Amino acid sequence: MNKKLEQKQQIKLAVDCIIFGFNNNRLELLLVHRGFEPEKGKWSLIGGFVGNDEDIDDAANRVLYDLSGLENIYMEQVRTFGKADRDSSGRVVSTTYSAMILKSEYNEERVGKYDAKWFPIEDLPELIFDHSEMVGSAIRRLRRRVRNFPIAFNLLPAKFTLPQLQMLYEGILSESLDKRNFRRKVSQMNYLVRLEEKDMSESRKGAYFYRFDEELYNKELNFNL
Amino acid sequence: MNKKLEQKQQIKLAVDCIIFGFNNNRLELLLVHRGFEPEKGKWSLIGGFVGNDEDIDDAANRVLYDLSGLENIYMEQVRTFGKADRDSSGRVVSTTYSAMILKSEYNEERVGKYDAKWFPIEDLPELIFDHSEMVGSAIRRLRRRVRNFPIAFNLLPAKFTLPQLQMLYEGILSESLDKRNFRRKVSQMNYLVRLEEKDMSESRKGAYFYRFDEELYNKELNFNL
DNA sequence: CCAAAAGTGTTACCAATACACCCATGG
DNA sequence: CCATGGGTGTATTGGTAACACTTTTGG
Repeated sequence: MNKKLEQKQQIKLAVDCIIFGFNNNRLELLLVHRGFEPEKGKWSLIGGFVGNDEDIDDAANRVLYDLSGLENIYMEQVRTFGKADRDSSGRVVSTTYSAMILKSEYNEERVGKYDAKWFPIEDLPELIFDHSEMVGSAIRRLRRRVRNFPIAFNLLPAKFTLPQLQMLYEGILSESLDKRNFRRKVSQMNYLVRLEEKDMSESRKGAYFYRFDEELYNKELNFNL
Repeated sequence: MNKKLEQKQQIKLAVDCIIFGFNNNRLELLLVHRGFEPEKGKWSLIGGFVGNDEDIDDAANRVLYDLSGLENIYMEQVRTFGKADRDSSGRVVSTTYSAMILKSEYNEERVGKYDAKWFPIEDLPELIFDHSEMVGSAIRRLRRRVRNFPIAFNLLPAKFTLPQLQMLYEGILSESLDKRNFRRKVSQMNYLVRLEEKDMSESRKGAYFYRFDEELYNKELNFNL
């Protein structure tokens, strides 16, 4: 690594969060309305600058907490965007994180303050800067990873039904899946535990609730849907 | 994004390059010997700070060029390391890039100036800071991607033989592959074109040279080994 | 003629796909 | 009793993995 900089480096480092939610049986993103120039009036990812003594992962968690009031949310780094002219307000390099939250659990009041709104991923508004590209990377990454890692459960409550889970996967992958094949795979995962209780709210017959057992999963570390 | 910083942000942004090569039938990394404190005497990835008006991708290419004299080298961003205490000399966030180069083509003189040396990935020296973790991510990423994208050809000369290609894959994946299964897959890829010429240097019988035809590949965009 | 590496096909198994009917219940 | 969504099994196909001998030629 070069010891000396020719001139003092003047680059600001930010994080931006791509926040996924599964609402009304659709995969959605939480975006904030930008109330200041440049690009005032457009929508954007929620972001913030990294503190001097703050891990960048912590910065992403803080930004998410400020917006939603939620802590200990599952987040993954996606990638870093660093074109010199990506932000028209100055030189800012931004590392993106994707997060998955439950609409039912966040703090409506905080979200309201930020003028934030959910948008289905199929129907996003115009975003500032390179945020559309960021969203694209995050969605592609999610689609890749969701088949091999049990991360999608972060978008469902602790107890969920198989019809719900299937709709979630269909929403994420944006394709329809065969019910019987889907359920066969699920039934091979011993860490997806069927409860005695049924969800009677969606049908007359009722659908069994399941839960994801992390302990059991950690013994196999093997997931495929 | 927050408009104002509570106090001026004092974070330096760097790039570090994980440079892969395939030498002596082994997958190797090019590392530089650190001649200054802290961590003097250990080995490290080659890195450098990002210029104020420089895309981070360009910074990675510049750093690689400074070391090797090579331009237009295939590079991919891996991920960004941003723990507050990762670099004991101050707050530095580093984005890592992986590159693949041919030992035969680089500029020995430049490399010598940097006190750089190749190490087989199975036998790396102690690295400074979190560079071992960076190397780990880059190798895992390479192993994942090499099966689905034709990127390994960057580690071979334009003309290569199938025994060479197979040894490369075995070196990258660190497992041995079945020759006939490997060759069946290769023969399904029409963009791997067999030349008339044979390489007589490795055997009496001689092995046909092949080349990777990028144009043809771009029509299929489908790769699997 | 032999050592050393290059080249070649078939079978067995597992995973993914396609597909249609019965079940339970509230109204 | 019927409309609605929940739940179940089988046959086919395609891809992956395992496996051993023949070919070429310089020395």
